[in-house]
Amino acid sequence: MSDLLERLRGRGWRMTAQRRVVAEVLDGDHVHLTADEVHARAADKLPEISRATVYNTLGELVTLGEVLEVTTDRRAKRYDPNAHRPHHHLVCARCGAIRDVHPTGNPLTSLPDSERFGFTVEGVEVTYRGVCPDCATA
Amino acid sequence: MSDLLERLRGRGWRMTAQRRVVAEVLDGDHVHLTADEVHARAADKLPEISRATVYNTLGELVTLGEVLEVTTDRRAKRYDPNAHRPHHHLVCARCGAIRDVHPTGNPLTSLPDSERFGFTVEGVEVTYRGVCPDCATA
DNA sequence: CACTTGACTTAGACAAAGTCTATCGTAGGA
DNA sequence: TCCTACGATAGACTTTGTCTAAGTCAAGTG
Repeated sequence: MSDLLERLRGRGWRMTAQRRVVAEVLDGDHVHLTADEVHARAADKLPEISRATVYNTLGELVTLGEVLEVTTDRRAKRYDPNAHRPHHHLVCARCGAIRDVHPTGNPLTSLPDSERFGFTVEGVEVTYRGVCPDCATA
Repeated sequence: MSDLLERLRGRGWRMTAQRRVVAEVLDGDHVHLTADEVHARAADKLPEISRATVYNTLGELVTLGEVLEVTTDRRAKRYDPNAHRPHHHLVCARCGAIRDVHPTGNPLTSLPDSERFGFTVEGVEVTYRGVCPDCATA
């Protein structure tokens, strides 16, 4: 993750304790935290950090393409640091757990021109829904 | 849409003016209204209708499988009456316009067992993102 | 057709998630 | 070391949706 901090510095980011902490929280695979969860974890390390700063920093990371926003329901958006490896999501309908998955094929090619209605199609999100093993046995 | 009203009556729905109006508003292809838009249009025909009733009725229609919820961002959920014809969505990143689309192939079969992590996969949503013709020229 | 009853509706309070604003603080260059 | 513009802060505000208590009415019953 320190390479993330390096990249950000290279892009002219002013490095602050708050931004460093937010970036550290968003480290690892299969991380899909809400803004509030990011705030809570960041506050463990830096108690004075404000919600607005967390929202601002997450927004900047998304704009820079370092983090993806994931919206699986009308609850809070989640933030996925795994932005440089294309992937989709598998969501548990009961507990909301999220896994990164890598389907075969490219869904972009399965949308024929006749179904594009003149849109310039730039991306695609695929969300598989199901029940996770924990919820299935419970 | 009157067949929808018939189906609902057949399922034991008590028929009220409010429910009829909500069902009428959700008629047609490429209809993707937010709850507030449904409420506004319903209120044109029935001014006293309350927001809670619109939310309740939409929730019931979703539970009955007559209408789909579509979540494309952290803004309001949208309601899609085209529930009986499987389809996916093409969303304009600028203005938020939504079109129903029908890609080729079945994305469910492109998720190998090794990528299912023990989940029972029940469904899949595909959201294509791009820029619509109107926004491209503007 | 009038009565009854529980399902339905209502207004408005409440809650969750996110945005905005005015002010204060500080990273990093001179 | 000092300055200053960029960043952080608290908290008010907005949007979207849920809940509750009380009133209303659709439709079955006699």
